[in-house]
Amino acid sequence: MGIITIKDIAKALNLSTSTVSRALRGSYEINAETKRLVMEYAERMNYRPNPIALSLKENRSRSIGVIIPEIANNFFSQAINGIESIAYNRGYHVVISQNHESYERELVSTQYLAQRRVDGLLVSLSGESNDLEHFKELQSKGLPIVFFDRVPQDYITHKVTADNFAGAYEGTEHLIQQGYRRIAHLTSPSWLSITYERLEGYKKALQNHGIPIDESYIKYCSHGGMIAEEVENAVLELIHHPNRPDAIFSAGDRLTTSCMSLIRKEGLRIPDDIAIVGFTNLVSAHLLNPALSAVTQPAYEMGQLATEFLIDLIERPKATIRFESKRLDTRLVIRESSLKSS
Amino acid sequence: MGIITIKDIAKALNLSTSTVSRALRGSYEINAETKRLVMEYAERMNYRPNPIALSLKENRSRSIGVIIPEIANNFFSQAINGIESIAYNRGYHVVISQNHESYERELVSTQYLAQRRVDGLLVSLSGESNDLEHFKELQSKGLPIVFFDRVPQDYITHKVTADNFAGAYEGTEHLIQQGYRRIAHLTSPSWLSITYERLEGYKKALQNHGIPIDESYIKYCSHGGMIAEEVENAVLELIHHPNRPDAIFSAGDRLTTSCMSLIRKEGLRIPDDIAIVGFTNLVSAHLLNPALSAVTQPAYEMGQLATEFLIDLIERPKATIRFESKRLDTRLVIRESSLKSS
DNA sequence: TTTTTTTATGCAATCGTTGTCGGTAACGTT
DNA sequence: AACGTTACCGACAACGATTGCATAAAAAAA
Repeated sequence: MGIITIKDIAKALNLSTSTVSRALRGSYEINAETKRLVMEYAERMNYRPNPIALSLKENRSRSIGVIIPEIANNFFSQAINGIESIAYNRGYHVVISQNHESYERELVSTQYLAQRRVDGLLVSLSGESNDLEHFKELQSKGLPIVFFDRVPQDYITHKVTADNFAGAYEGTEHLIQQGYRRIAHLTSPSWLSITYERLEGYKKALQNHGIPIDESYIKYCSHGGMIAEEVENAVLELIHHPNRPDAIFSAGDRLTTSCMSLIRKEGLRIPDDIAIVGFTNLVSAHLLNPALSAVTQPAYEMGQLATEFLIDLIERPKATIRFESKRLDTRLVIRESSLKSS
Repeated sequence: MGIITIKDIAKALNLSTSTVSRALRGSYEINAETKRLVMEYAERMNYRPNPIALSLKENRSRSIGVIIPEIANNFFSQAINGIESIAYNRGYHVVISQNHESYERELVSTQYLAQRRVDGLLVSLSGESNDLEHFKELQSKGLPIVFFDRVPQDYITHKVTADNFAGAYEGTEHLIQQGYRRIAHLTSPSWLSITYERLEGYKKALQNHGIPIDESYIKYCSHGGMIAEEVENAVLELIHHPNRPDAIFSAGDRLTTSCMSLIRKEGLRIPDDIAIVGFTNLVSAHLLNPALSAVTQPAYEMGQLATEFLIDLIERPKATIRFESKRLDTRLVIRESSLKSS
């Protein structure tokens, strides 16, 4: 006997579907005995309400969509765990959709999730997104959206980020304090919030220590390291720079690992020839050769917080809300890759 | 001006919904002029059929569910990319669900995906699953299931795995050839197929080289490394073994990285005190300290193949099928962690 | 002109569930 | 005896889309 519906129960018990429906949700206007009968039968037949029918009827799905650039990235996979931890507790399912830093795929995923009537969206922008119309339109139609990590500037909603400025400042200052002076910055596409904020932190640290900013030390990788060639070119340009940097402050898992690979491939030593601090959540940072100094984000907590924001938005749509932009502290873990060999 | 339905189009154009529906799918019995009108209007209003209504009507969703233990694992995230590459090309969406090695969560995810009418399931078993009734029942109701990586033995369907036996044999033999004799094996829960097959490969290699098998060298971690304590205990037992192993052949990303951490934390050197070969797809294996020798699986291809099997099953349900068990070759990459310092 | 055929369209049922409305029976109240 | 309450339950429509069947109008054949 395949999947059982409310209709089957009604037929079997000689009741109407409405009665069965009400009995199942314990409505007060159903006789206790009838309720018992229905409940028992439903239990016995392992009845489960059809979520698709409910979605159609109620125009919602009790699930939230997550739109991120890449699953295979420690920051995002940790964030997903945070998201799920809250979502499941509050009765929501989580649908994950990665776009590999492609605007086109971000667009398609967004449409798809909206069509499947997710009740809300958690978004970290792709490396190619500067147009946000697709989000704006959905939001204006009443779909709650919360951004995290890579957030748009001119967009009114809840946002959850790490304190990228402070994190970058701290990472850069650490390099300066170690005695490095020619510090390069390898980073994500220039139009992303994380890029800008980290860049500002980096610059401010240099400034405050009287080190001039050399624009040729700043390299953007417009696909966040997804395109190997791009990172390779950027790193090689730094390595073969007429005034080779003695340290690199790099952003992102992929960027940082690629950068390390290339430096080693070119026969240079870390940190002796070039030191590295990564803005990354790599779990194996301490196992790398050399152990990687890293500014890490509280990814799990960011996911949790963003999800709480989102679910509040979903469940109290009328509440007059002051949208918040939460900024969580990063943490600098110093390891070998940034130590001055004296 | 929210989301537009077929009804809105019908009303606007003074037609019936049936006509609109047929016009949109280009039915031959609709007047060319009417068709044009409908198409144009739909285009202009950016009409998209409601997938939920379709799912309800057709009892399918044009999506496939993926049930895996952990997203934050290089093997699985690579496999997901392979899965998506095929699925999207063939018009299916992919819904990912991780269970963190918990049987309970695997069960819930499975039920959820089935209720949401995924057209098929791609499964890699959780570390806790030995009961497979939930899969069997769904399959008997006509839901196609294809297993990959961690496959059940007594289950008739397509299966896609790496050649775990050969991979483990090769990895172990490599250690032997390097001169290691006291080779331990740190592995996943004993009842998983991958565990058994790799264990057999490991044993066979030892046997063929006349090395006795010491059961106390074989450590199972029943949660695949997800519970730190468990791995810690296992590795410590090996390290403090009266006859300490001089090499460890370890399975899985988490297991391998934890193992390396612990060895180092205990003040031992790799490979001088203990050599390591990991059965893992860690992308940063070459960056570790020391660079990790690894048996890697063709994760992307495994995902692709499994998906092709599944979609064939979905789209040709009646075809008398001989279920296949495909076994793909692994690849041993030798790096520093397993080299004998002579 | 009448009959048949073709063409183009609408009606109604269906998927599973719930909300609205309405109905019946039993009982209490005057 | 007449009416109002209350408790319980069912019919129907709706959500959005598809589809078998019916049918009107137009075209073709008689």
